[in-house]
Amino acid sequence: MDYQFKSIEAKWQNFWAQNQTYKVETDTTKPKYYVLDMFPYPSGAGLHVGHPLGYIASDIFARYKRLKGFNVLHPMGYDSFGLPAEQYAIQTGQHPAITTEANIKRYREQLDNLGFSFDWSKEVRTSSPDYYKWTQWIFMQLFNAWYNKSTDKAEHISTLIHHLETQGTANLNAVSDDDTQKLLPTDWAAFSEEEKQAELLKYRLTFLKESTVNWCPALGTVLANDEVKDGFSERGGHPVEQKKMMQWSMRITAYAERLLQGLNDIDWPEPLKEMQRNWIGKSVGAMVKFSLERPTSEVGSQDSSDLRLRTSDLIEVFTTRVDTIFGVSFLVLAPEHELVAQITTAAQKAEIEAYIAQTKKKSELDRMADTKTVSGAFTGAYAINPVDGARVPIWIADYVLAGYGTGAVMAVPSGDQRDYLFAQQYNLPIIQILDAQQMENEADPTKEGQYVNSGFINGLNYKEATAKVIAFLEQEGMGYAKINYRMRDAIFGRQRYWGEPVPVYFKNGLPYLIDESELPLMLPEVDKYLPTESGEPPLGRAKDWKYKDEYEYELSTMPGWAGSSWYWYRYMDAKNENAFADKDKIAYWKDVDLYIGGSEHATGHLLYSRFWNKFLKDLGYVTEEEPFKKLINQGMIQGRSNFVYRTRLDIILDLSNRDEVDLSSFVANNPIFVSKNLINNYQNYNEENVLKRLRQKFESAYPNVIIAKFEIRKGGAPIHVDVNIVENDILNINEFKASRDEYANAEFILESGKYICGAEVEKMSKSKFNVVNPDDLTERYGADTLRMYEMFLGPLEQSKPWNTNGIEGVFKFLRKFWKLFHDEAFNFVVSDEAPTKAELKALHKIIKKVEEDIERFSFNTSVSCFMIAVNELTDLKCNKRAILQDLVLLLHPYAPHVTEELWALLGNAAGTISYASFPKFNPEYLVENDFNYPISVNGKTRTNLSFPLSMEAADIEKEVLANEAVQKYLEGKLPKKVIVVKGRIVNIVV
RNA sequence: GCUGAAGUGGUGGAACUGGUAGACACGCAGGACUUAAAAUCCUGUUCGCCCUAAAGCGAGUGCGGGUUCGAUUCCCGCCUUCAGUACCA
Repeated sequence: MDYQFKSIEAKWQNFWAQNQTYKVETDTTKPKYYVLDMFPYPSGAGLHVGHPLGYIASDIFARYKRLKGFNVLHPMGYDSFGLPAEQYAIQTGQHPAITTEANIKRYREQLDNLGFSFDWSKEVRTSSPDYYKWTQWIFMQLFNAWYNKSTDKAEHISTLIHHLETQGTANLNAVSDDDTQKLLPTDWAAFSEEEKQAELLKYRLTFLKESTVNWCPALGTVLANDEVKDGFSERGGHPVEQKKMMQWSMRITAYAERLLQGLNDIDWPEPLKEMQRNWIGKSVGAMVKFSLERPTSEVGSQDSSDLRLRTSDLIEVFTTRVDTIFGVSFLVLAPEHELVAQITTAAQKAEIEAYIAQTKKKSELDRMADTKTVSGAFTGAYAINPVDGARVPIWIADYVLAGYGTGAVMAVPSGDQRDYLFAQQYNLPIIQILDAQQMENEADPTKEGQYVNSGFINGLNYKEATAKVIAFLEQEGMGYAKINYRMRDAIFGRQRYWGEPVPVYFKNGLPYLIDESELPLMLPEVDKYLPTESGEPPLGRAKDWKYKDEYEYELSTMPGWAGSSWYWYRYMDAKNENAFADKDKIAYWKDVDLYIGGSEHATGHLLYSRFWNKFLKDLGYVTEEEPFKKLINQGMIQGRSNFVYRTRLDIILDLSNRDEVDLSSFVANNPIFVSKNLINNYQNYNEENVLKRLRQKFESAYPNVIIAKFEIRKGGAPIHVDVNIVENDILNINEFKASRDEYANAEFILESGKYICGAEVEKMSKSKFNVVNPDDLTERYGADTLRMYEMFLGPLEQSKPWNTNGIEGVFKFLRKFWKLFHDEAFNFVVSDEAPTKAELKALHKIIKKVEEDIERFSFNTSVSCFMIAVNELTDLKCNKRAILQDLVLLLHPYAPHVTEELWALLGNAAGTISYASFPKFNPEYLVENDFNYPISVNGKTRTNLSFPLSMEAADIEKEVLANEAVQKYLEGKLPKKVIVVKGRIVNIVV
């Protein structure tokens, strides 16, 4: 039989499922290898061809590692909490669990169709209560923990309580909110239980805090920073505004430095690490205090608000260039800064208030779009520069952000471009501070040269000056060296239904954890998936949903990233009811050796996961500091759209009888499409025939009408056409006509008898008719072909447009491969004869190549080499078991079904190929005696000459120069120099 | 603006430490088989020039320079595309 992919694939998919071929257990006799895919959100649309790209690559690698003797954990599951199912629930009233279940079923079918070697016994779903029980449990551990900077790790809250009892806040070095109290042990002891809880909340790693959040009114929920793009929600594109709310947060900032340092030890793509570094945004600098000048002379004449000023009032600024402090010519506060109202003088009050009002009106978008101009207002107040006592005016401006640093900056116009623009605009001094500074047209942030106009650092260089200024500030108590991070604590609440309930209840306004024995806290039933009338989240609708029938539960749910921040541990022990995973299993599987997924998760999932992992390690639950040792981003698969070009008839009728004719509907019902290359000129093709046909049709419909003009308009407007009825850019005209009623009578102006479509690369989406579904392709070519074709398309990490054009080539390859084992009549025939040298060479060439390629994740090149090997063996008419059996093993990771079938036909026990061993490469078979040297003259290859590899360079040179063909290129001249690289090349310089 | 990645035939791409640019496919053209089509097989296919053909000549990896006997690969400057980020003090 010819290659019957359908029956073969169905047979083996069934076999694997029946026999649980890929089920894996801890096995200390074998080295472990953990291959993980980023698990999908099961959306209603199902998989398109872009999704499986990473899964295919990881499956190839997992199968390869099995053949290499590793115990491979290769699981799959679903990130099944999320917005789309909830939106659907709001629209239809259908419970999101039902939608999710149906979508998962569809995903599972599609995944099964591709022949992945997942261990489905370890499937996880973040929305299932026996999973989210442990998400809630981890939340509780975070609530019961604080970050001790002295030990540089998270500790149980009891060690903090002990510290407060014995020492108060003395010697306490903790990550906390800003408003913690300084306490003596006696103060702590005197606290009521509630006061203690309120204070502890400021230290807990998950805590409740009033925060400015990204509120999306259309979605009725809060979004994380990475869920907001340009002021709009990433999902749905609804406007997002800033709003203050009580929110659960995660103190990820405690881990900022470890998250940054950890990047040095993991094998991730550099761009991705760079994104995380930028996101963490470490800046090394100093805090500097500027005291406020007491408004002495003005006091009497001002209103009472000015009297609130105290000399003890300070403005703190953060700077990364403390060395430039002598160049400060003004301070700038964010308009939202709390001191603004206090320090503004009566004379400036109106101007300041007008400016604040104006900034509030500016939307986030406007502020971002306009980075070239600056604006601000003077408060009328002055501060004192701590290094030289200079009087510095205080301004407000919206280029200073309230949320970063202290919300105040010291402006050094000579070194900072925004300060420079601001100084120019408002006529403030621009002071040169380094002799190397070039600042005629713009600020010069150089660190070169020696300081000038800079008091006690004049003449010093950058390094010396920085150290000296910091030392001076510390001595004066006016500043200190400090490291700042851009990253903020992560908001951890969503005003949504379809997520994990937070295991917290409230007593007298304070949050408490529910009892661990009550986990999981089940998601309650609600009548509608919308906020309540009073604006509470959907959980507020749950009837009689109270802790111990008494206390209010937390009504917000966890964000999408909660469940995905630890799921790789659950795969190790998916069914465990007593722990999120058994300790021994965690000790065996440790971490993910290879993680494949998209780079869009750079600052979301991949950062939060590293954070939770570090936390779990601090508390001793897991063993590794970093969860994902090696990570690969598969490139995005873009869509490739096809276009047809529509033109129309121009008909002009004789005036007398135009009323009887419905011209516009005739034109609409007879659309005309022009092949791509004829749009501008379609004469001499079949225009005349088309025209004739249409004219006949028109005349038979309206026999008495006199036509003045009847012609096809030049040009054509592009219209998206479904790529599934286009092959190699040639339109299937019959399918096109059948696709829509209005196209039923379509006419085509063809080139060479074909309709050629235009093409363009765009996002893959339904509206562009360019979605290609893997099911259609497996139906037509089989999963093995699709797997290999997706790899053949190009390097895994590169983004590329999907184009089905080349799939035939891969399909042909598999048929050719199949034929190696069969005679002309498709009888299975292999010979037990000893292989020839040429056959062994072809085999070992591919063994070497495939191994090297897989190890460096270059799957596209190994597909090419399989083709070469099969072409060679076909030419050699090789059907020897000794060669073909190894070839079957080599190909198995790529095309598991056909290789299982052939493995069995070769007489091996069914299903054993997955755990066979990868063929051993023997370099002896590739040893050559001769090498065909390319002979180049002045770097241009002119001819080839074969010499023994053992031949010495000097002898080669002699022979080459004596050669007739070479002599011709020398044109009688003497060679200046002859380069002979043994086994590579000969180059003659004339 | 900043950060990162990438520019190679009609198309996807290959060339791993500087050593025969265009492997392997797709497409296209021609041919064989066939009543015909499909399938399959064979030949050609970077571009330009010359030519009946054989052969030959020249150019060529985004652009302009450089290093080298030799550069798709290394260095300098520029252009374009894609992704991330955005007043971060």
